[in-house]
Amino acid sequence: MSTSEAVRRRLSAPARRERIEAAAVEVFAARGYDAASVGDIARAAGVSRTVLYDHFRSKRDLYLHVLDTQNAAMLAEVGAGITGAGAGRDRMRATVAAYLSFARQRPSARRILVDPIPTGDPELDRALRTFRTARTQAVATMLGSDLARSGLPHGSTAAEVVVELLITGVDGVARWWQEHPVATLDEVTDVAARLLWNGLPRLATP
Amino acid sequence: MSTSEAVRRRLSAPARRERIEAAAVEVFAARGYDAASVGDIARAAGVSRTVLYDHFRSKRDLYLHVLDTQNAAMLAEVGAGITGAGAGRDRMRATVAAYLSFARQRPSARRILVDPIPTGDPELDRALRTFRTARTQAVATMLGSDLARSGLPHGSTAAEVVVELLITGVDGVARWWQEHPVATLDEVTDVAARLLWNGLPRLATP
DNA sequence: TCTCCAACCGACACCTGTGTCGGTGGTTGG
DNA sequence: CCAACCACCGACACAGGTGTCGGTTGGAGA
Repeated sequence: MSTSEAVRRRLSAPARRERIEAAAVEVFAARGYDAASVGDIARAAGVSRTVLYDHFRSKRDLYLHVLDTQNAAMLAEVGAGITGAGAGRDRMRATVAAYLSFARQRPSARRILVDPIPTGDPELDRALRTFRTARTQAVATMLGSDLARSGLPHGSTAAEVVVELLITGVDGVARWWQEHPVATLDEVTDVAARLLWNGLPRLATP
Repeated sequence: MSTSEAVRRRLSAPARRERIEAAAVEVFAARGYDAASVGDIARAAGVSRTVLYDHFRSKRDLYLHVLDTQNAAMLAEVGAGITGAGAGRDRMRATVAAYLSFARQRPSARRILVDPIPTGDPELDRALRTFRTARTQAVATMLGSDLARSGLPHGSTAAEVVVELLITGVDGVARWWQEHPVATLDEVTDVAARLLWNGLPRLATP
C-alpha cells in the first residue's frame, strides 16, 4: 500500500475512464448534449480536456457510451425491482416503486435517458428512440394480461396509448418527487399506483 | 395595389417580426435553445441574420418572447376548449381533448413549452418553470372538487402527485399521437380519459 | 534502482456562433 | 416625382468550442 487511493494522481486507464463517464452523466444531464462542453466534463472529472480524447474518440462517442451504460443500469435496477409474479395490481405497484426509486437515486441518469432532448444528430436521436421503444415494449408485455383482460389486444391503439400514459405519467411523478424530496417513496408510489389502478374518483379505496 | 403581397420583398417591421417569431418557434422546437443558431432562424424566416437583431435584442430575448407568445396561445386555445360546467368526468374528458387537439395542431409550441429543456440559463429556466407551475395550478383548481371528494385536500402531497401524473401522462399521449397520427382524436381522448377516471382494470366500462 | 510504457497536459489550428456597424436601396408620404 | 426613412445586408471583431500533436513525467515491473 505504498500509494493510497487518495494521494494517487495518475489513475489507471479504466479507472479514469469510469470517472470521466460519471462526470459526463452529470454534465450532460445538467446542460443537455449541445450545451455541455468537453471542457466542462473534463473539469468535473478533475482532468485536462485532452485526456478525454485519450479515452473517447469524440464528444459524441462519449455521449453514446454514457447512454449505453446508463440505460443498462436502469434496466437492471428497475427490472430487479419488479417481481414477475403476483396480482396485476401488485405488479404495477412494484414497477412504479422500482422506477421511482431508481429515479430518486440517479436523477441524472433518468434525465438523460427519459427527458426528450432534441440534438438534431440522427445517430444520437436514433439511439434514444431505440431505448425508449425498448422500455415501452417492456411495460407493454408486463401489463399484457391486464390489458387483454380489459379488451385491449396487444399492439392496438388503445393499448399503446395506455402504456404511453403510464410511462410518461409515472416519469412525471418522478420529476415532481425530485423537486419535492420531502415526500416518502411509499406515499408517492401509493398515490400514483392507486390513481392508475382505481381511477380518480376511487382514489380513497385501497 | 401596386405591390402584391407575393412580390413584396420588404415587409413592414411588425410583419417581419411575426415571421421571425414563427420561424423561431419551429427551429427552437426542432433543435433546442442552445443548438438553434440565429443563422438557422434567420434563414427559416427568409431573411439575413442581422435583420433579426433589428427586431430583437438578442437570441435570448427572442426566445423569451417566443415562450411568452406561445404560452399565451396555448392557454387561450386549451382554456377555450374546457367547459367549466358538467360532471367532473366530462370536464376531465373535455380538458384532455382540448390539450390533445392543441398539441396536434401546434406540435412545436407544445414541445417548446412542455418538454423540459435544460438551458443552464437561470432566467430562461425560471420562465419555463413559471409557465409550468401556472399550468399545474390551473389543472389543480379544475380538479379541485374531484380531488377533495376523494379525500385529497388542496395542496397535499397526494393531490400534487395526482395532478402531476395527469399532466405529464396526457402530454406523453400527445407526444405518442404526434408520432402515430393515424389514430383519431376521439379514440385517443377516450382511452386516456377512461384510464384516468376508471383505472386500468375497468378500462372497458364506459 | 532503473527502465519504459502510457497517462497526462500545453499549445495550436480550425470552425461555428453571437452581436455590431456602416452603408444601400426599396417604399412611401408629400 | 422625389426625398427621407427604415428594412435590409455584408463584413468584421470576438468568444468559445472541438479535436490534434508532441512532449513530459508518474509509477509499475524487471
